[in-house]
Amino acid sequence: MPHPLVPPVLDWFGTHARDLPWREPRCTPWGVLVSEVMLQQTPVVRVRPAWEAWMARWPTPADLAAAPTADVLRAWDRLGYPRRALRLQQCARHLVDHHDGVMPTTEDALLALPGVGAYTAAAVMAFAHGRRSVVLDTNVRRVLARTLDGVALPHPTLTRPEHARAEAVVPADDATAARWSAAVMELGALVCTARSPRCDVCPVADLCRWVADGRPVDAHAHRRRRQGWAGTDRQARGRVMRALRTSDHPVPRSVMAADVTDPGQLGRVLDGLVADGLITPLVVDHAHGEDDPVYRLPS
DNA sequence: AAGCCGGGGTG
DNA sequence: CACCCAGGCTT
Repeated sequence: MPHPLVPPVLDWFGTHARDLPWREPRCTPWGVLVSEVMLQQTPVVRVRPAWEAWMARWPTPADLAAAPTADVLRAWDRLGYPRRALRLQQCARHLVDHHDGVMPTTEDALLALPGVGAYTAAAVMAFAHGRRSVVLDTNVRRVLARTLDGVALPHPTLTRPEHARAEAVVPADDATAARWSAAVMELGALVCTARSPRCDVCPVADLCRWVADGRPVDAHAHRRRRQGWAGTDRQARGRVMRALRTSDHPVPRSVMAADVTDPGQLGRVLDGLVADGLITPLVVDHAHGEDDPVYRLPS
């Protein structure tokens, strides 16, 4: 006996699922992993073209493992959080070194890959291997929070009880469970959206506790505040990475100072990027009093 | 549990 | 301008 939400969401998915390249039967498990890492905090519309180019260039883990890291970071372009690109290449090298270049089929082995957390491991199990798993991303959490709890948005942090409740909704058999995960995620992305949900076309509106309660506003909305953007280290890191991506040659710190004018921030950001392995300082001859260090993307 | 990590599209 | 997006890692 499936959970009441399952049949209508599966039916809706049958007619409203988007045609995404990583959902095509020909897509490899590696292609699914690439898509999931790219989709970590980056919207589908921006990932799609990047994924197409990426998979055409590096179809297998062995291909990506052999690529220069500078090429990988340039191909990542402006998807954001370039550490993900680094980790994806580390994944490729880990697969080549420890799994014969083949994607693992257990959740534990997937969790051992760099950049693969609870969500991504579950997603690969479902979407690449067709296995039952608890795929709990921001979309699924929101759909369940509304339909079952009657609240506008899920709690900021995912709790153990919430995970257990989500697990209880997942159908028992592998194939249906995998399809449910894709379907409920798609519902959250297309209908049960964060901003302006389209309850008028929702297949489970008549089962939804949030709709029944009159769609109350988020109880703890005032506690969600963003860091801001202008002047942050994140913005500065992005500018440094952009300067290095778009240059064919190593870039002196003095040139980056045009993009990051606060010297203290520039120094802090450069040190952080070096520590993260995203940039590499060139060795300079200190005997000549060199005062303008030069950086490049990692080879 | 909280903070950090990009970037762009949207209301 | 604030908010959101198929999260993960560190402290």
